[in-house]
Amino acid sequence: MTSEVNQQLRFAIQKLARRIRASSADEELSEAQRSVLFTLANHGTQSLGSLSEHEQVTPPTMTRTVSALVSSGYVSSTSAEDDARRLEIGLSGKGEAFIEETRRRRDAWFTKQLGGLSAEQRRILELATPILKELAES
Amino acid sequence: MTSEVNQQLRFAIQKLARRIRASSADEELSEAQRSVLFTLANHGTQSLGSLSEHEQVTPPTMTRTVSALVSSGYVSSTSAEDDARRLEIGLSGKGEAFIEETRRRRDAWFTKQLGGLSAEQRRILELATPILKELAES
DNA sequence: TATTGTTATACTCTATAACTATA
DNA sequence: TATAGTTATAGAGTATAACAATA
Repeated sequence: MTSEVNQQLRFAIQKLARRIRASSADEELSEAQRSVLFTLANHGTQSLGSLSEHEQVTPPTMTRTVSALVSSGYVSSTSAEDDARRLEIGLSGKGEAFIEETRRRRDAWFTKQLGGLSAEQRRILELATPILKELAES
Repeated sequence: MTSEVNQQLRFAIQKLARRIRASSADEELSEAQRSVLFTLANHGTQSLGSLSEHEQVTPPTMTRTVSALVSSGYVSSTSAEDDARRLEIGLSGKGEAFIEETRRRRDAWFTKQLGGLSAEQRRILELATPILKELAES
């Protein structure tokens, strides 16, 4: 693969990712708050320390982010039964609804974009999908 | 294209974009500062107002971001000859070197990732590249 | 008067240090 | 003593309002 294609592929991926993100823009939650909701959706209920590691922020920062999400009703936070120091933080029904709505919007935007392609172009993207997945995960 | 492929392609693109970004991580400049440097590299010397529109921040914010970049030597800022109100903000040699270095790092990371693929997989990505570009720009 | 950019001020997000509660 | 999380405090980045300089 030529260096030219390498660059164009990179640029296209970066720009596309920005546009996907923008397609579900939302004034209600901060980026950090949204990110926590996605982490809870993808990795399940967990402690504050675990969340702060995953999000690569310090525990005090995660305390604030989670407090805001509890106040606005997107997550629940309860002490663990076996260890009163530990919090168990999970999505509430409102949090789950938010995740679904965000995914729905991104899906809708992306589907619309794909609709502008030919059948042949879509076929190539289907072939490329597992390869891009491999690149992203290796 | 099935909804399943749509989602997988979206996820792969978002994750890959995050990894490309992380591959050129840098402690020296803030995200806002880096973004301004890329805008100047891609769209050339321009006024502060033009920059603030492009970056979608307010002029006072851009004043601060640009001041920091001038202090650290990444950009130059001079009054326009035909209108003393307007600033002409452009990359300095150091700014250009930063852009080149960042691109080089991302390129190197991406090339390494591509190296793990088969010739057939790379061929498919070559075919997919202009299609992804079209998706990103339509 | 209108436009371009800056200064004053306040709010949000983040971190480090010191603390409380529990194990 | 060690661990999980919080509170106190400070620094960075951002916005709105008011301002200065130029057109």
